[in-house]
Amino acid sequence: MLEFSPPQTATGGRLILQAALDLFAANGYEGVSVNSIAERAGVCKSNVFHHFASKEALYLEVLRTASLEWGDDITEANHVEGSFSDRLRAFIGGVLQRLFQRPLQSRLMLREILDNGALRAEQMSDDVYQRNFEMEMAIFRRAQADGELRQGLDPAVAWMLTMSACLNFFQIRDLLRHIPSFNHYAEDPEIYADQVCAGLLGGIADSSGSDSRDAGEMS
Amino acid sequence: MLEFSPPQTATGGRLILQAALDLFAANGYEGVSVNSIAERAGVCKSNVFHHFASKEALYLEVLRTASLEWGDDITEANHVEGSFSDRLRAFIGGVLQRLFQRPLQSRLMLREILDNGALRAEQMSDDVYQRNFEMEMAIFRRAQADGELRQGLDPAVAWMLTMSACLNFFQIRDLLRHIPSFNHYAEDPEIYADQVCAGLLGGIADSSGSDSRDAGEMS
DNA sequence: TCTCTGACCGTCCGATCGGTCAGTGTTGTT
DNA sequence: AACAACACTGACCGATCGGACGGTCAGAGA
Repeated sequence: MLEFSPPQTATGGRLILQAALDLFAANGYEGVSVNSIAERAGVCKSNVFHHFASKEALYLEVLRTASLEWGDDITEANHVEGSFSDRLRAFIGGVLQRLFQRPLQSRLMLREILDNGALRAEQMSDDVYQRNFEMEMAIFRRAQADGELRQGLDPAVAWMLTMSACLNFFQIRDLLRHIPSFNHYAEDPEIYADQVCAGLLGGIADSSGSDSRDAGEMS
Repeated sequence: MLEFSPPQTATGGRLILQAALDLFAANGYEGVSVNSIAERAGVCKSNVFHHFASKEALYLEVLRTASLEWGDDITEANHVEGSFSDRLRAFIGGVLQRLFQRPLQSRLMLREILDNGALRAEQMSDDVYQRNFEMEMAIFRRAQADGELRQGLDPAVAWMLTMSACLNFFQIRDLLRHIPSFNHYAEDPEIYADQVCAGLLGGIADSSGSDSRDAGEMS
């Protein structure tokens, strides 16, 4: 149930940190009261302020931890060798696996990035975001250097296409269950990863060249 | 500045509805007080409760309106004729244009979909979501029927790839400005649309077949 | 003219918000 | 045993929350 990996002090403020993660991830910053965090952690409300200067400081600490661990996990997902298609498949699988393994951290991070944009990002160290971005870009930069990425295609766009497909899937998974065309993907992310990987690598347009040739005008 | 198109009654509750859209889109449900809505609308707080049963009822009304207008706009973006690549490019451009033309409505809708997932979706009529989904899928279904979609590729995945790229771009646009590789996209969504369309249609893998053939194993 | 309706406002309520503060254990060091 | 350092608590603060309530006022129908 605990989603923070390092034991830190194994007591005290860690319970608060975990409780805060649970609640912030589920309800957002404004939707969570310090009291509810204290209750879930089994401590007094004033104790929360003993360990953290303010509600916002607590939130930022949770966010920082989550972002750092995200970067570590992504780095690990990039340690696979093989062809570009193998590495891309492993990357997509790794990202999805990480998302579903630490849903709370992921939700919190995504909510922050998507909601506040550059607002709170300035308060937190930009370094963390920048570092994570470079981790995620590594696979595409290497593919471009090796000539495995389509010529004329910006690796940043490849990053965007890939990450978007993963993140959005994670975010709307519950909603996809209600849609017949999607519920088998919602049940098994691996199937989704296969399809996305194939679609990304080869494109979505038919390239058999029967009646219309619409895949060759982009160079 | 007004983002609701139909004049409805041209007075009274419409000001409240618009104020609520502004604030809910910017700060989320919990981050907005009824008082702040009333102030922005230039009316008394009790007047808000005169027009709407509760804060949540007001929120749902705003959300419903936004979702319906989204569906209408997407339908319009699908009225373009031409090859699949032309239609896809128009679709992507239309979605992006709609997102940036009505940023508040879009933000509100996305926040709701991505955050609550199936939670509040049950309170609101599922029909609206279902209808919007079908609108967005139309272009891919037709492409598959015409054989313009790559064989073996689920049109639902094509929808996912396309929509994800658009929605995520809209969401993290402010953040992308801070990233050198991205700020020219952030400045001009049309350039981004071009690249995304090309990447989606032809795939991101190099298909010149020089050293490694990794784009052909997906059928 | 009388009445009824609906838009609108000012005031008040109990609950809860984030945060402070004085004080009580508990623990380890000398 | 004395002490300091630290974890932790309960009582409390001013502000604000969503919402209720009684009342004013303009216009429509009789």
